[in-house]
Amino acid sequence: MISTKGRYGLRVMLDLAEHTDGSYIPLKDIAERQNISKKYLEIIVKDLVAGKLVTGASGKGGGYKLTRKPEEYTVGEIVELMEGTLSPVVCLADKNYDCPRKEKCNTLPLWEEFDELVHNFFYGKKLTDYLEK
Amino acid sequence: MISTKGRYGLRVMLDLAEHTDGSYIPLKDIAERQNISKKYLEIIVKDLVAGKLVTGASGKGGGYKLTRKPEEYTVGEIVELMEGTLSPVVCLADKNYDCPRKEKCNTLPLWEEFDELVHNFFYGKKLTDYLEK
DNA sequence: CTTTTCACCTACTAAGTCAATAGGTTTTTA
DNA sequence: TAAAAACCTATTGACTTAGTAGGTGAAAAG
Repeated sequence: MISTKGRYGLRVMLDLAEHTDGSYIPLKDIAERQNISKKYLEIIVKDLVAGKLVTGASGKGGGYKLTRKPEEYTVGEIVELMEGTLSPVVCLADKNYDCPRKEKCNTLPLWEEFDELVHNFFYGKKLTDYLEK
Repeated sequence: MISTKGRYGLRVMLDLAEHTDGSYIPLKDIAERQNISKKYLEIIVKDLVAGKLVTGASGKGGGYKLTRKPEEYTVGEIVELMEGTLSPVVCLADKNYDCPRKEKCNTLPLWEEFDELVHNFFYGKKLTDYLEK
């Protein structure tokens, strides 16, 4: 289940993409347009900055802007960053987890196939596919 | 993320399918074979009974058995029953939830398409596709 | 008719996650 | 030097997850 972080993160990116004019967009504006508390968005945007999807600028005239052109983002990288993983099960999400059943687990192929499906779906979608018409 | 309930539920169904000979299979046997606590499996199996995927019989010689032939189950119905829903977001999972953004939400089509993809994937898989070779 | 074997039932819990809120400090520009 | 913004740390209440504990009731075998 995609959490609010993933959904809000995507909406923030879309908002930035729709209002991209070279300048920095204050979080206050995004919060008002999207009807999400500015305080909560701070957490979201912090992750987006950490993942280098956006850059922030402090001080008057500051705010956030995309680090790349809008059409160069996939939905997958945004959602994966916000959710931590796109994997459906722990054994695939955590690279360090060494499942004792992995050799004889007959459901593993199911989760692997699903994992790939999900990954391909989201990485196949561009951010700009969901801009306001 | 698929929880242990979904994953264990599927393993229980597979175990029952592999040991189907008309008789009832005691939970103790399944718990030992699958290396899952019998106590926890009771919760899982309770849901499977409620969903009429298996039937239980008390007393000596009792246990659980599939209500249909193994090849008549899809992975989708099992996982959906155990997880409560297969939907990726609240606005699609809860039929009663009337999202105020639904008319103008530009990410809704994304979640709808993903929802359908997930549903079709799991309902397209038969339980018998994952039996022990 | 009593013992054994099993399902079935209610309750509890410790740890973790989710969705925020609160209250600051620092940075930058006008 | 004032305003506007990001940036930072901490806290919280509700909920979910992944179980455990301890019992009652049903059915069959001896």
